[in-house]
Amino acid sequence: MNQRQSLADDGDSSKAKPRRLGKNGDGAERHEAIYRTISDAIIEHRLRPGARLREDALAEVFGISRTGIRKILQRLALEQLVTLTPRRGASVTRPTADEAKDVFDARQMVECGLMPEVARRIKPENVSELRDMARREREALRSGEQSRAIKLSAAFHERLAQLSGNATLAAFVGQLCSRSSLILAVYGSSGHLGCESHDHDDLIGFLEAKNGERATAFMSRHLKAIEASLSIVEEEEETPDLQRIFGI
Amino acid sequence: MNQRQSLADDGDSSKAKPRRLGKNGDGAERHEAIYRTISDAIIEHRLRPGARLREDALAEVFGISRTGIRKILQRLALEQLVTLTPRRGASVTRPTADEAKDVFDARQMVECGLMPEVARRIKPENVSELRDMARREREALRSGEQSRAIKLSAAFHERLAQLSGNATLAAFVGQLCSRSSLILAVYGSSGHLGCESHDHDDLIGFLEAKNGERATAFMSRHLKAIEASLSIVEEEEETPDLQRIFGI
DNA sequence: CTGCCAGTCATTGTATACGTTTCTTCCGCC
DNA sequence: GGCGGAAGAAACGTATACAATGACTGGCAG
Repeated sequence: MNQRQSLADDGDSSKAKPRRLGKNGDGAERHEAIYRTISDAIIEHRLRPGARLREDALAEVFGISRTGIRKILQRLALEQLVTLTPRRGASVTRPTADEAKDVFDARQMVECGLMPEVARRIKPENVSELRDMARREREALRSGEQSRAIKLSAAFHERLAQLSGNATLAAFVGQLCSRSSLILAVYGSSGHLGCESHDHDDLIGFLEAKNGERATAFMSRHLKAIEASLSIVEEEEETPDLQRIFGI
Repeated sequence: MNQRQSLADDGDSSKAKPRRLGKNGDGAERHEAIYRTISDAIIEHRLRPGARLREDALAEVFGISRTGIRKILQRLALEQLVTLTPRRGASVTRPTADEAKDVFDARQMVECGLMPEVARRIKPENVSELRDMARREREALRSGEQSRAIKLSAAFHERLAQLSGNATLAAFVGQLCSRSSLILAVYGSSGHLGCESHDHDDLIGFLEAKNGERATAFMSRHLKAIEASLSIVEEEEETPDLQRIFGI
């Protein structure tokens, strides 16, 4: 029923030889790379919400032992990208409708609140960097690489938050964007991606003009548009179905 | 080597039932309790910033193996309460001045932004609960229990955020409050605690009156007052000292 | 006497083994 | 024929053993 073999098919990709370097030096770097690989796979919807992440399978795929995998899984769980149920293992988080609302409300508050400061601090090189990111996102969209586009969109929003200079809030926005990607995977209509392709460019224009007020308003509309495009229907999956129907 | 249980069964406290679970039972609950114990010790300044947290020592004190301790330490590291340096182990985080500014800016944005919603949703039982928390905090302050007062103050702010109904933002505020406690430990003047004793009561009054606007303004002043009471002097400790002086 | 180098120690990082729990499947019974 | 229970298997949780790396101390040379 559930595609738990989605991880086991090692033939899928570029990680052909994680075999040998178990011994040598930089383990931390390797862990970071594995973390990023899994995280990207989730954000790009290569791992759909609900997919099981068995420790053994991951350990084998990446050529490290379960100990390291568990560490990475815990980190992902703290960021709410995977859900760790006590004796059942890990699976990609399936956000509830309430969580989706919370995440977008939080983004509304934080990202909009950051815009004035970003407009104040933005520099020409940041503008060109952002334009480059927006361009790559547009290209990915046009060429049908939805996965890439989603990741680039999240990266754009996170980079924007970083430009505020507040590392704490930027990290928080980064988490919110990751979770938003998960929400899009569950509630997003397939044909319609989160961010309109031209939106980000417009926003950059306001920021370049140091117009914090308009940037804030535009970001607010932008996020509202994304949220409105979701079809939050609260599809019941398993047991809560019966409880809610007959329970009362 | 195996007499580690000599510490485990010292009958330390209220954990009456874990007698049996030498093997297992509810390990997750136990982990949670240990996490909370360490977290509280940090927040209450019983463990000062910079204090080293050796895995062996913690494992022996709590009667579990290093595996479990590492899990807890990683969680604390993700919440920025402890710093995990690659081959040097864990220590209580010593926030920098920049981090302190970021944290208080973030609190300013999020906690103030939450006040209108809190004022809208607050119920009489919440009001009495908050009043009770504020009273206990005042009592702790009066009786000189600074540690308790700090923890209660953080709990108050976190509970306030929870009343907004947004669990994501509430959890974020909880983290910010924990980090604020650390900041107070480093930069706070000893005689002057973070929150004035009457401030919280005043705030409750505004919320009870459903006056979100005044509550927001008051929270802003409240946080500004805490931040202003800090003596951020950027005391150099170890190596960065020389780098900053001779580095350029 | 001071500074450097080497050896030892202490502490963390990783892996593996074992115990426990849960899910699955099969068999028997209703 | 369907349902329930039991046994086996698979996967997670924990502990322990081993390896590697950084810190400290003692000795030697300049």
